[in-house]
Amino acid sequence: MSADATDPYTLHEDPEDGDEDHHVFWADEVADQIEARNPDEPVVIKGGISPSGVPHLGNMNEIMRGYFVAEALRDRGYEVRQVFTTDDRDPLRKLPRKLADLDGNIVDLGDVDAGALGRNLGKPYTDVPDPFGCCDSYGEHFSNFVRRAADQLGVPIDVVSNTELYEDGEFEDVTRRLLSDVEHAREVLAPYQDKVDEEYVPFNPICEDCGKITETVLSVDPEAGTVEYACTDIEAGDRTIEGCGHQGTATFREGKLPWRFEWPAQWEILGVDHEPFGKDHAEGSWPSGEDVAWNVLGIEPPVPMVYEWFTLNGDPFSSSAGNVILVGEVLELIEPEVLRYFFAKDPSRARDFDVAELDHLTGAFDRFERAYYGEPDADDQDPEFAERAYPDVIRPTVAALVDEEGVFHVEGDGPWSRAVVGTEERERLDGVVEAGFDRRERLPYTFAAVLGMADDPAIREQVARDEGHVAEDAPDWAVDYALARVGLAEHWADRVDNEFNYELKRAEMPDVAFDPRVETALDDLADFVAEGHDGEAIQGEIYQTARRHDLDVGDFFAAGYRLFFDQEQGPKLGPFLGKLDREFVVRRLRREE
RNA sequence: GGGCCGGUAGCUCAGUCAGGGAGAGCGACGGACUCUUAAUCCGUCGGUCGGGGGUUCAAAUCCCUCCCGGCCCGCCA
Repeated sequence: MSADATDPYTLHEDPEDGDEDHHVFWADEVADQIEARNPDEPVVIKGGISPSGVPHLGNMNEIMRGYFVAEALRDRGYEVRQVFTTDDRDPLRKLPRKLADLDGNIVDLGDVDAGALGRNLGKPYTDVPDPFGCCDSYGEHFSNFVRRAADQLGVPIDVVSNTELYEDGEFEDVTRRLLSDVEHAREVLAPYQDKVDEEYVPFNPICEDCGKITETVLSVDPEAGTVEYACTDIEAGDRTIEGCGHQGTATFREGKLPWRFEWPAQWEILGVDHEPFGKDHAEGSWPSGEDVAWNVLGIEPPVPMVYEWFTLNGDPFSSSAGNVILVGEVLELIEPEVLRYFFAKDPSRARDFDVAELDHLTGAFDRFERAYYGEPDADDQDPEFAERAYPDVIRPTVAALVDEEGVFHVEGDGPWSRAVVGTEERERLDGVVEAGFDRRERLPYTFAAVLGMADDPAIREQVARDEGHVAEDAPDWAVDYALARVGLAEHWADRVDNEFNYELKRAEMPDVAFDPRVETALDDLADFVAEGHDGEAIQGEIYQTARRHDLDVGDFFAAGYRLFFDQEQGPKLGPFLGKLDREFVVRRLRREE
């Protein structure tokens, strides 16, 4: 067994190892290393976070990075189990400023029962009441949230509560070994943590009186599986959580290991073969965890992979600063496959999730998809990468849309994703991806945003067809699925309030003041519209009218946009007015309402 | 101080691991569609590949060095 430190930057090239098998998809590089260990099946891929704050999009790295590695291994015929541990025996150390309800709404601490949280500082998350009252505990609320997010993205994952592992005795054996030779445990960890001294015992009991996690262990009885403790104060950042002073006895099920031991212990208990983690762990917990795994627990640590953190709209994710976005929110803006595509990109590269530029991300996905199908206009997208990664990106979508007979259904509101389990289903769906889903249609995202101003689905479809974005012989499901993007892009335009956020000012006329010549021209145009003409004719007449009155065409259009949208620009005006009810258009052009 | 990521067209980025033609999208600009205003189509402009040095017949790519930006590195997790 080697105790040499492993560079967790797994995706970085090591010129020494002469890596002949360079892959276009990073997940295959990781899979190579897992395969090289001859893992037992199922291969276990883990992720996990502590339930503090809001489980935002950045935290989804813990699930999505593992997903692609899991799929790579399934492609190679391995059975894979992906688990996510909610580290919910951790104590609540401070009050989160923001929380998220199960529907994905972010709320301020003040909007929930903050007092109930405050009274429970120091207790395990699973012993803290759910501030929303919807789940058994704060910890379970969090677990449910993560489970829902994984479902929405179609990732099959076992959400495992750390508390349950303790309560079920899963940690007992490893805890006993640790506490049987406390000195050895101290020796290994000491170089990594200054606080490790002769008093240090790697176990934190839960006080039977006050329910808080304590740090002062007075004695250990490995045979009996108990510790004696005193409930003393614990430091949590810049504040102190007071202990109650109680002295008592706790079993190994009634407490927790400190993180530096708990993480490797999870590897042992769950048989973890691979775990991705953020770079904060790369230089802290990983080196010590690896050392503990080899030299204290005597197990092989998992294949690591550091992922870069990404930013949101240019700034770090921060729930306290309000710079967060949840999976549910994202899926109101883009399809799940587009989000999965985002996570399929190189994890070793820091990138920004820019909501204002989701049209770019979506456009890149569309080209990626076209590259897979060998269609034109794939441009910058690497066909080899698309060939390899697209099935993993799209499979959960196809799973949600197609039934066992291969018939597509687009029903409900989306997002459409379903976790795929089992080799047979995988193969069946890959067949559908190859032949079937290739009939899908995609509206350019900004075009979809423009269509958002027409409420009538029939109009949306007609315009999309007129503009050539939907093939004449497109199957119904493909049309429905393509048009579903309109709702997403509409949300987007509304959320970022950009130039696509057209809103017909129907109820009330915008505050307008026009030059008399413009007013005369508008009256003329109103007369023309009143005669009853189609959109194209109206469009032409706008030009004619402007010229007839010696007006700058651009200014005249601007007047129209001002009148209907209270903006300087908008959709192609003639066809749009042609779709509205004539009486309204005429009255508005005459500035009568 | 140490580590990692990034610095390629106005913007967002691919290309860097296997050195050889500097690319895409968006934007801008021009044109087509009886009609400058979403869309579509055609075209054009646009880059000292952060700076410097080195290796090489050849460097965005390999090596060294420096600069700029971002993040991480007590405890906790």
